[in-house]
Amino acid sequence: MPRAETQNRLTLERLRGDLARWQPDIRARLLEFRDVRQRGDEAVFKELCFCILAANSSAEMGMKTLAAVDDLVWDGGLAEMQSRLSKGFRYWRIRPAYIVATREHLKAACGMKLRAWLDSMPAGERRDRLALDKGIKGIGFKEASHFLRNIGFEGHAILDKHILNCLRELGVIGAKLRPTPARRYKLIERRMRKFAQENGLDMDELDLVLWRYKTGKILK
DNA sequence: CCGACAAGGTCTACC
DNA sequence: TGGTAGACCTTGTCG
Repeated sequence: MPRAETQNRLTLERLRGDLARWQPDIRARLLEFRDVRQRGDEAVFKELCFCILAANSSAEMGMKTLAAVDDLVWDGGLAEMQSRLSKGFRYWRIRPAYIVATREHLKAACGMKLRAWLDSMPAGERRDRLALDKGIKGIGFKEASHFLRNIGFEGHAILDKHILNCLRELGVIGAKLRPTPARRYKLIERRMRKFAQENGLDMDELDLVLWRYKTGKILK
């Protein structure tokens, strides 16, 4: 998987080309994300659960794991979730506990009226509030951004390993800069946003292009 | 191919 | 108060 840097190094030029070529797909995907909210609070909560499960795993694993407990996250029991995940799933003990704790916290906080609750927050504070909320377990800055993007709130950077590597290749950040603690996450995010703005790119489209490199074998 | 071990995002505990 | 080590766990990488 280590690629030949000389041939496949990510450049701005290449990025522009790929973004232009894939823009229809990318925009369609972003529109799909917005649809999640129209499906209701339960759909939104499941998206949050997906992010709890995907942290430090992968989107693929997050989906697979959620599928196994999909009928339980909204009002099912912890023991049942753990039991199902105990064979073959990563973090089978702690992540279901996060889901249940978060669910109870959100019941108290907003009666699970998640959409209204999110809508009531100032757009500029929404991500940070979720990330810093101690009652929302398993969700830090990266997954808070991921969650919001997945339900159609745009403009946040989802700084995972792959995106960070792309940003390093592009020279947006140095090789050693890492997104923890929170202040460094926000620093990197500002750099990415600045990079996008200076080059006329949309943050969310940029994120999806970089993501597609990972899954779509363009950089090989 | 195998075994060792690091990676990865977040939490809690502790300095 | 802020920073960091260790835990969570399996997967991916490396020797």
